[in-house]
Amino acid sequence: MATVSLSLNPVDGGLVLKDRIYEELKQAIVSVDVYADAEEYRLDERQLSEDLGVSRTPIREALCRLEIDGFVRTIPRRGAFVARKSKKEILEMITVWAALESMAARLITEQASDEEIATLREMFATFDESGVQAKIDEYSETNIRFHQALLNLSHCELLKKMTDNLFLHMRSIRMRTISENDRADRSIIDHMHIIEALEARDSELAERLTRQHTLDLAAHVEKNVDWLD
Amino acid sequence: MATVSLSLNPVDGGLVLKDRIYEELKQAIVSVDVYADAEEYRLDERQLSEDLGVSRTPIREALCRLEIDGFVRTIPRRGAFVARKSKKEILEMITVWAALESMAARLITEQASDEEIATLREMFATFDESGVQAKIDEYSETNIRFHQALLNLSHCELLKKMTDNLFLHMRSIRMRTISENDRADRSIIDHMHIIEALEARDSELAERLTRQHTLDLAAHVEKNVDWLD
DNA sequence: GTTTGGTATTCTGTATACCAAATACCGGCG
DNA sequence: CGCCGGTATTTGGTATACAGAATACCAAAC
Repeated sequence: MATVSLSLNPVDGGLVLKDRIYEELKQAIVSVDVYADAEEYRLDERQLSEDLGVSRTPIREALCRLEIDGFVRTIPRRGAFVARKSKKEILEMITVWAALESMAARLITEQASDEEIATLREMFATFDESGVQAKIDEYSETNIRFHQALLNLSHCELLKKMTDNLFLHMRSIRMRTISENDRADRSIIDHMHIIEALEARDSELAERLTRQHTLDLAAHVEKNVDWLD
Repeated sequence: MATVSLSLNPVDGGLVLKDRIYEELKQAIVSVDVYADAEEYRLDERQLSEDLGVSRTPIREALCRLEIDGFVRTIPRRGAFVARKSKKEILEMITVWAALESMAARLITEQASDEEIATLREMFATFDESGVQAKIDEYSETNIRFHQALLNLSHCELLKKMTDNLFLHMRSIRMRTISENDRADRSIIDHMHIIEALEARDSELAERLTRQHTLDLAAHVEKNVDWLD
């Protein structure tokens, strides 16, 4: 009898307790608007272990990882707190993001297929006709997905991994910036130009446009965001 | 009596056990040439805790961090091993490095002082006259320091932090690539052109040269390195 | 009333104990 | 002689216990 391969996926899922806790905590952290009120969000190990029904050890390992990712800040002998980014740190994150995403754009012009690039254009199909302001919420999501799609199409796992965290950090910022003024209109125009450069396989142009688009956001934050610190 | 301010700095130092173990292990890991022999370097928690004279808990936290940084790979229920990078992963690291360093070059043209840029030129003073091949070992160190100096002068903490780990990962690779052929000569010429672009405050050029210089390394690795996998 | 010193409590950091899973070894059976 | 199954040992994952440090609170003295 031939051995049937049932293509079973491991029941484990590769996700051990600490990883699940990490995801859970990360989700919880990005959900709170740390900039809303001045109070510090403290993460009590005992409290967390009680709430999640596990011991402190996996909590500590998850917190350790969250600290490296920049979501929490731990002070020795004091505890862990939800990290509150300074304006400078935010600007640096956007700068790094610009660097990584512009490289992604370059890689796309060199490696991605025409079909893959075409999917980018489809994302904005619903916004082509009508104005963007009408469905600003919907656009905000599409906007984020567009940038993530760029990283995905780069076929570079490391680029994707390094930007994933940056995106999470930026979510709370984007929520407050995109819908401010006419930035959405500008944004969609920029995106279209980027897509055109990608389709034309113009590495230099795609890279420059992508970088500039994100650096524009940095400049906007630099000038207009004052609800930090 | 007026209270005298003695301007004391905190005694803590911030380094707790897990951090020291992390540094210790990282140092040990980058010191071994994982690509030399085929055997897997296993990191036994109990062994380490015994050797270092501490319990398993801080060991685990250090290993957790090392895994995130990519120096260690842990397989659930199997153990922790020194990570052996695939060729693809190395190429991705170089790509990301190129993205980050080219952004650093851009930032330098915009923000660094003339004095700071001048320090870059001084680094290569000893190599100007004589050929580079003669002191290839010395140059290899200078080469690394040059790239680190670029990141430092960018005045962007995040860029610096993200490249620090990449540099460590690349050390073993560079050891085997720089001294191969006439790459050192090419390298120093590239560096000089980069410095000239920085001095001229030519953002686009400095960025492009820096990116290309590192992408050239990627191409070289792609073509010539076969001692991986 | 304010400040200072001491004590108590709380919580992190570290160590240890326990459990479950995976591998290795060994013996029996085909 | 080889394969299969079971048991034992190893080892990582998890939980708990203990100690030291930091803060908070209270009391006493100025």
